Order: sequence, then structure tokens, then C-alpha cells
Amino acid sequence: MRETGETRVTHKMDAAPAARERVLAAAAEAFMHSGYSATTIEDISKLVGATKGLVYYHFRSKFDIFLAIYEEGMADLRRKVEPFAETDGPGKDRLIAMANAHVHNLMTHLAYHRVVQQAVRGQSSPSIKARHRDALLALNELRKDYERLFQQVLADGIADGSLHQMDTFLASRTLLSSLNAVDNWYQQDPTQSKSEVYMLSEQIVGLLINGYTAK
Amino acid sequence: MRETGETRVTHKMDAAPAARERVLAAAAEAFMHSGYSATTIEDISKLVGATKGLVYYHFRSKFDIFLAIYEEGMADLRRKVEPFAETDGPGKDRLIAMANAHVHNLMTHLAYHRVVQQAVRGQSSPSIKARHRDALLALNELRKDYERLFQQVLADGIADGSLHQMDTFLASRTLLSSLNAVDNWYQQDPTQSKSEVYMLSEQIVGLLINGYTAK
DNA sequence: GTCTATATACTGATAGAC
DNA sequence: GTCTATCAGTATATAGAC
Repeated sequence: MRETGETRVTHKMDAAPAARERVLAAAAEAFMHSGYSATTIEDISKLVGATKGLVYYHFRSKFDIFLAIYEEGMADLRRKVEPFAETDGPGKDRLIAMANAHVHNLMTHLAYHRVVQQAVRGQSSPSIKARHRDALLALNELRKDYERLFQQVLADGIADGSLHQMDTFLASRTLLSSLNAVDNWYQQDPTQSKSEVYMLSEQIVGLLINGYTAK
Repeated sequence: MRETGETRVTHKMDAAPAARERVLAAAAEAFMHSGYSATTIEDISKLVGATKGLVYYHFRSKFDIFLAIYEEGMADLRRKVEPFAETDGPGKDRLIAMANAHVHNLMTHLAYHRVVQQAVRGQSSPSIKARHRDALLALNELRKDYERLFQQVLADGIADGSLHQMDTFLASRTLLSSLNAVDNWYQQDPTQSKSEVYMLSEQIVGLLINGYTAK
């Protein structure tokens, strides 16, 4: 998928992150606040505390920064959610665990998540370059793969009777877009403890999976 | 709210819409496909079949076009949904009727709806002008008013026992953002009949309100 | 009312100094 | 590796012809 032959050392976890990672984090923050188009390379470099030269040393183009953020965000999300799809137990329980992992990842990696969401929209820009278009289509495949995890667990839950009969394609679409929609209104709060984040996530997932109607 | 003293003749409904309305519709379409920032005035004027001069004759700035679309879209949505909040009957039934009206409006006015959604995001742009910021805050109040319709009906439903006990603020947030999230994946299809649109809307609302778990 | 021409400013990206 | 300087392209908005 990557045409460059660069060797990427992931998860280096130094005390001072490499410049490349600082650029990525700053760009995610900037894209989150202002959107991709409205964010300038200068915005990003200012956030890093450097100049444009630094940014262009580490990335070929603004779009490449976007791609890197998307890939990293999506890979992390999948890493966190997939294990719950593969456990044993009723489909309902697995679905709830997946949904909680999804929302929790969203809340704790809000910037990265919002960038991924931006890619889902604005793919049909008329003036988009052919090369960019292909890259977005490839990312869309990653998203579809992720969606299939939910479709499968929904089907399992219907089969074992823990979920009611429904169209699993429509249901996965509706559920996932609902989970993602949390990023529209959730705001990170530094005073919020880890357990508070978990509790909020469980409340939201409870409403989404069990609905609003009285039993 | 509007500082200009212009007299706006709304709903003129001529066979040939006024140029101003054609610009608005074209802009909504362009904003939907490419986003606000990536859309140029030239894109809009080309869609109308005219030049930039026309656009700037009817609107002072690109941002003013955005505001006009938001206001019109939000007013129309409220006009369609509010009546269902004010009927008699159990909260659950009213909530379902409101949700259906919301999703149906979204599906049939997709371009306008996506523009409204864009405003909900990207409000915290750092380089935003003070005047624009105030206008966005005013629009946000319209959105909050609309959200209160749902909060009230949720509270009614809890009181009459048709909905289960829950935090109505969190629930209205979760429900509304889920309803709005439909615009991320729904694609208008000219071959789809009116009744098919209604049926799809009811399926989605059913999943959102009743949940996915077996009864 | 609508178009043409243009002023003014900004942005992505490059080249080369250090 | 990072910065400075700058180019080339594009965008908003205006002024004035028709």
C-alpha cells in the first residue's frame, strides 16, 4: 500500500517524540479544529513550534500527512476492537464490548478520530487529484473491513437469539455511524478521570444498543 | 439577528427560481460535495451557469451564503418536526414520529442538511473572524432550541412510562447525533420512490429507538 | 442584474543556506 | 535536520463596463 521504501520505526516511545510524530499530532489537532482544507501547513508548523521546512522534510505533501493520520488512527482502532469480536459468548455481549472499545478509543484519541471521519465525508470532491482519489478509496476499504467485524457479530447475535432479527448491513451502518457521531459533541476534559470516561462510554453504548423504549 | 435591512421574499415558488435561490441551492450542493473551505465562489457560479459577479451581487461574502443555507435548512427542519412534539399521546410515539420526520427531512434535503452539520463541527477554527464567530454562536442557539424539543419529549416519555429512565440531556445528544449521522452514508437515489424513502427511514428509526437487542 | 478585469492576499511546495 | 526566501498558482472580493 505504501509505495515509498522508507523503513518506519513505529512505537519508539522516546521521552521526546521524533519530529515526524510531533508533526502528525499537531496536524491531527489542527485538522480537528479547522478541517483539512482550512488548515495550512503554516498552522501545523506553528503548532509544532517550527517552520514549514520541517513539515516538508518529513512529508511530501499536506495530503500525505492526512493519509498517515488516517492509517495510524484506523490501525489503532482496529487493534483495540477486533479482540472483542473474536471472543466466545453471545453476539450481544461481544457487540456491546466492541461498541464500548470503539467509543472509548474515540474519546481518548479524539483528534485522530475526527480526521478519520473527515475522510469518510468529502470523498467526492470534483477537483480531487487522481492519485488522492485512489488513496481515499484504499482507506475506504480499511473502513469497510472494520465494518464487517460488526456485521459478523450482528449476524452471530441474531443466530444465537441475543439480538433481534434485522438487516445486518443496515444495522452495522446505523450502529457504527451512531458510535462515530459521538465525536460531534464529545469534548475532552482533562479533569475527567479514566473511570468517568469509561462510565460515560457505557451510558452511551447502553442507549445505542438497548434503545430508549421501556422494556 | 440579521443586520441588513433587506426585505426577503421567501417562498416565491416561481417556475424559474430567483437567482438568489439558485445560488443558494448550488452552494449547498457544492458545500456538500467539497466542504465549505474547499468550495470556491467560482465552483458555485459555474454550477449556477453564471460568473462570480452574480454571486457577489446577491451575497456579500462566501460566509453569508453559508449562513443563509444554515438558517433555511434549520427553519425547514424545525417546521417539519415541531408539530409532532406538540401532539398528544405517549412520549415514545411522539419521539418516534419526530425521529422519522427528522430522518425523512435529512434524506430529502441532504445538501442543506450536510451544510448544517458542517457548522456544528469546525466552530473552533483559530483563524476565525470575530464577526463569523458570533454568527456561528447564534446558529448554535437555534440548534440547542431544536434539541430541547427532544429533551422535553424524552422527559414526557419517562414520566408516562413509555420510555425507560435515563439522563435526558445525554439521551437527546446521543439520539440526535445518531439521527444526523445518517447523512454520512445515505446517498440519494432518483429511482427510489417516496414510499421506499419512508420505509428506509422507519427501519433506521426503529433500530435507533428500540435498539438491537432481543426483547 | 450580470459580466469582465483586476487588486490583494494567501497557500502549497521548492531550492538552497546553515 | 531545520530554517529562510521565494515561486507559482489560486482565492476572495471589488470596480466598473454593458
